[in-house]
Amino acid sequence: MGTVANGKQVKKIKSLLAIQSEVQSSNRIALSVDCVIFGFDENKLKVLLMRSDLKKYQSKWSLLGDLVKPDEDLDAAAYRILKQRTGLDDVYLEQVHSFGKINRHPGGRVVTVAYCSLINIQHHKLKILDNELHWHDVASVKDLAFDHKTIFDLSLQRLQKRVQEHPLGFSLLPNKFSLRELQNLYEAILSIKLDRRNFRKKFFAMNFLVDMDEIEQNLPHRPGKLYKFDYDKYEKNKKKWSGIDF
Amino acid sequence: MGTVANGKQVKKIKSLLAIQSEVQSSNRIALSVDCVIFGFDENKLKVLLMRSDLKKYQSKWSLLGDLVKPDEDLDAAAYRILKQRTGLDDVYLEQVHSFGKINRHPGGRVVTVAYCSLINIQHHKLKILDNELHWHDVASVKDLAFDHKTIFDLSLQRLQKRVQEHPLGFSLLPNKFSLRELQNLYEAILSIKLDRRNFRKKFFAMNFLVDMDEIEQNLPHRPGKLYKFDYDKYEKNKKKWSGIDF
DNA sequence: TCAAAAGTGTTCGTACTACACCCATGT
DNA sequence: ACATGGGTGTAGTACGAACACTTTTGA
Repeated sequence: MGTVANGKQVKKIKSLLAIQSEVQSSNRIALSVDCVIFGFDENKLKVLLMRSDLKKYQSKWSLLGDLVKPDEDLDAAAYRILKQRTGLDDVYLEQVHSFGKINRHPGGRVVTVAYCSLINIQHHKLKILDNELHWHDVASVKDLAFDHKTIFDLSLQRLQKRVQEHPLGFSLLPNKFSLRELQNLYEAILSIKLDRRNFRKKFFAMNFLVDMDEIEQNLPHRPGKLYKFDYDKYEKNKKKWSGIDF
Repeated sequence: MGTVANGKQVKKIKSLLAIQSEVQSSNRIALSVDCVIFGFDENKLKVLLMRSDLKKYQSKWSLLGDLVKPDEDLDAAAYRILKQRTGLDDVYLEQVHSFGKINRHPGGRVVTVAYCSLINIQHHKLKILDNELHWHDVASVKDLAFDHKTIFDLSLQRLQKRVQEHPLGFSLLPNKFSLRELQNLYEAILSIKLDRRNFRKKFFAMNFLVDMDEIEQNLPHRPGKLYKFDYDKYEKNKKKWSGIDF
């Protein structure tokens, strides 16, 4: 095999070039990431919103988003946005869905990938407060910019489902938490009331809570015991088969 | 308000122009859709694959995909690809996940949105057979082109989960099916064995199966009764709250 | 001693599991 | 008659739902 390309190589190269030209053609689209960032405070589920970048164009609240750079991984873009906008790092982050309606963005065609993030508001105080960035009650969210309400609704719905099947919720709590806090969290996320005794039984039966031998402080009533979630134990023992049920 | 823009309007326009120029800048990325198309035949779960468009470049099997056009809805692109490649229409289609690793495509940066489709192989005979398009046993799928194996694995995993919680599976069966066929389907998708009696009890208890008063034909043994799934009834009666369990 | 929330058990009904026999059909 | 898979019932168990009283703490 010398320096002169043989027939097969030429075909390979031609094929590759064809693909490259197709990819590099005008067939390209602006791609963004939008983060739905949930927090939990005052026994309410919160979401982090800012004023739209198009503030003067439509002065509505919007999710935290930005365009994905051509040399940037999708997940990396989500992390970057979170970091840039909030100063936060090392948080739960998960892709939810991509939204690609043609006219969803007034600036032109932009397809966006939605990510859902869960943050412990106590531990992660916001470090950047541009664009009136702050926490909103989930219940009071109406009418966001662009199609962000749709994105938010789907993300919340997804969270409600996921939190029942996976131990995500703990990302929203301090490392050590009381069972009451845990129950308040579930009640806030799911918008339901749960029986306290059955809730406790449920979680103790799972056997993934570790008693920290500490109790709550500075309460005007009997303090509860504090627990942490044992992720290692969960990973080893989690259910594989849940059963057909719809 | 006359024809001369006032200060606010000028700001609005400037802001909009800034956004548009950002969107139209070099910050754009090729976007594709890849379809993982499942079928069910000979009591095996199948997936529809073709030879990679980069056949000469890497002669591997690949999912059915194409670039999304700048003026095309994401979902519409998925439908188009399905229709173009197979001639099929009117099938179950659902977005699964987006994949955005920088080097996932040899032709340059391409972010892809994966869709999962379920097809009744009997009713929908393939009309187009370019690129060696045909059905492969899911169990025998190895080593696809690009990152298609990753996409396929996630899609299968998602299908396994979804089929336990939602009545998707029926899209893979004829309109009228026997309980044996239904059980075979679940066993194939989930790669497990199920108890026949408990399986029947389960589905009858749901009360979403309608007895068609017909039986299977041309069998060398006692034929089973045929049923169809009552989607309307399901929509009215489906479970809302499944419970915390992980 | 009072207020407020923590902590704890039992009963009941439902739903899943495991398991074995008779029945209808075609050969 | 026989081979093949269709169709059914029961007993045991586990889990979730409903429900009320005693205990601890700080004020």
